[in-house]
Amino acid sequence: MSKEITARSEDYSQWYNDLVIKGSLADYSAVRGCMVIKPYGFALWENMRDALDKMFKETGHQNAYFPLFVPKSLFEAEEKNAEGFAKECAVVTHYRLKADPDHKGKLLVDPESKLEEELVVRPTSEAIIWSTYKDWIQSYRDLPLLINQWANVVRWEMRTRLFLRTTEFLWQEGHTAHATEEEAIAETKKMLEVYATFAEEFMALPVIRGVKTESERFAGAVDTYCIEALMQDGKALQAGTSHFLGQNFAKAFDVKFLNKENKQEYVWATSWGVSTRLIGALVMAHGDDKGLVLPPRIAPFQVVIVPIYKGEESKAVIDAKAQEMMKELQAAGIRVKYDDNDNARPGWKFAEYEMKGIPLRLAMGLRDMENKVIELARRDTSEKQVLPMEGLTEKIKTLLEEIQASLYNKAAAYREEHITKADSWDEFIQLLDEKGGFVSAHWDGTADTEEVIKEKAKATIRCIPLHNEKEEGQCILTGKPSAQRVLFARAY
RNA sequence: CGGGAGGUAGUUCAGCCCGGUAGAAUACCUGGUUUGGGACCAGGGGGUCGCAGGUUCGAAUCCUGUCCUCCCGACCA
Repeated sequence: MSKEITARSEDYSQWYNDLVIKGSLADYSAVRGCMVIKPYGFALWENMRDALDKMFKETGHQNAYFPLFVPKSLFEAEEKNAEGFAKECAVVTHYRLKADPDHKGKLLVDPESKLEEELVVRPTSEAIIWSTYKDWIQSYRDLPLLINQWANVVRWEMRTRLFLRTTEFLWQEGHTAHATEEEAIAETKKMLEVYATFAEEFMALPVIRGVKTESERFAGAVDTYCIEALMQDGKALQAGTSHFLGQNFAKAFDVKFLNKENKQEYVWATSWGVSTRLIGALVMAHGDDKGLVLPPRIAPFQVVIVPIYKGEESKAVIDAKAQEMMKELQAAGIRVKYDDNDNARPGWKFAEYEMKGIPLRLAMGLRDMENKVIELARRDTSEKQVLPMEGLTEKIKTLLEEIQASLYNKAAAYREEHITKADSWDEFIQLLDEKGGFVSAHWDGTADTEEVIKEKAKATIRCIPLHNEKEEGQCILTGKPSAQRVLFARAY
C-alpha cells in the first residue's frame, strides 16, 4: 500500500516524515520552507493551544495581538536581540506590485513603492511589544503587565523540517513587565513550570527543567530557562523556553515606571514561548512503526468506533447502537468519531486509525450486539479485549487515563535509561555515538570549552538542570575544576 | 548556503541513456458481490510530464535557466 511507513530502525528521518505526512498532520506547500498544517494536525494544535491558554489565564495573563511587521529602527533598538536574529529575518522593502509591461499577465515589484523604512517580519515580538509597553506603563500601579499573544513568526532557516523547523511557524509568546527583579525571575520560573506541567500532563512528555549556558541563551536575555525532551533516536529537543530579560528591553525602549517613592525605575521583563514544534516532539516521543500514538488528553479523537456489518440491514442496527454509544461517550466528555464510511472496509480503517494515533478503537458487529459486548483495541500497546457494553463509558474513561499515564511512564523510563554519566572524554564520545541521550558530565564553565566540545563531539550543552546536585569534578575536555555536571546531547 | 538525490494521473513509480500517438499499480466514479486486520468482478473518468526559455519537422526525453522537495553538512526553536 502507498500508506506504508518506513521503520524507525531503517531511516528515522523518513519515519518521522511518514508519520507527519501520512498521519495527515501536515503537508508540504508551494512556499519554500513553509508547511500546510492540515485539519487533523491543526485540531491537535488547537487542543494543545487551548490547554496552554487556559493555564496562562489561570496564572493571570491576558491575550493581545501585536503587528506582524516591525520597523527596522525599532527592531535594532535592543542590540543583542537584533544581532541574534539579523541573519534570519525576512524584510519587506516595497508595498506594491505592478503589471510587467514586457510580459503580459506577469507582475513586477513597483520600484516607485520602495518603503522609506524597511519592515522586518517578526522573528519574535519583543521590539514591537516593548515600544508599545512604553506607552502603557507609567506607575507601579500598571505592573505587573502580563500579556500573551498567539501568533505566527518568521525565521528564515537554511534547512527546514516539518514542525521542527520551518520558515513560518505558529507559537505563543508571553511578554511581561514587573516592578522588581525578584518578581520577574519568579515569573520566568513560573512559566517554565507551566510549560513543564503541560508537557508532562497533557503531552505525556517528560522534560528536564534547566538553564541555558551563555552561548545557548536567547539573544537579549539575562537568563534562559528551558525544558528539554528526549526523542526516541536519542536526540534532545528543546520544547520550550522562558527568558528573564532583566532590564535590557526596558532600557532599550525606555520603559520606566514611577515607584511608590515617586522615583523613576526601569521595569523588569520576561518572555516565554512554545511553538508548533511541540507537535514534532509529540510525534517523535510516542510514535511507533505503525504510525502516530497520541496522548488521550490532546488527541483530536480519543475513541473511534468501527462498525462491522453485512448488508444494509445489519448496518442500520449497528448504526443505531453506535449513535447511542456516541451520545453517551460525548456526554462523558469523550471525543469520539464513528466511521461508517462504506467505501473502506474494517481492516483498512483499523490500519488508518492506527496511523492517526487514535488512543482507543471500538469494533462492533452483529455478533457483539447479540452478546452485548464490544471489541476494544488500545493503540499504545496493541492490546485487544472484548468488553461488556454495560459500563463501557466508565471503562473507557479509566482506560484513557491509563493510556495517558502509560505513555508518560514509558517515555520517562526511556529518558531515565538515557541519562548517563561520563567521566572521561573517550567515554563521553562513546556514549554520544553509541547510546545517545543525555550525557551528564563536568564542564569548566567557559564558552570556549563549550565551543570546542560542540565542534569535536557534535553535541551541545542542553542545559544546567535546575536544582542540580553540586559535585566537585573535572571538566570532560580540559580537566579543569568543575562544581557540577551539565547535560550534553546531540539535538534537533 | 555547500554536497547528493528527485519532481510524469489524487498517491507510489516506470518511460528519459538512444527524441516519433504518455504507461502501470493503487486511489477515484458507476453497477454488482462483499465487510471480524489494508476485498473482488466488470465498466469508466483522470496527466499543460514542476515552471520558463531554447534546439528540432517533432521534446516527458537533448540544452539553459528557474522553482519546489528529500537526505547529509554549516546556521537555528
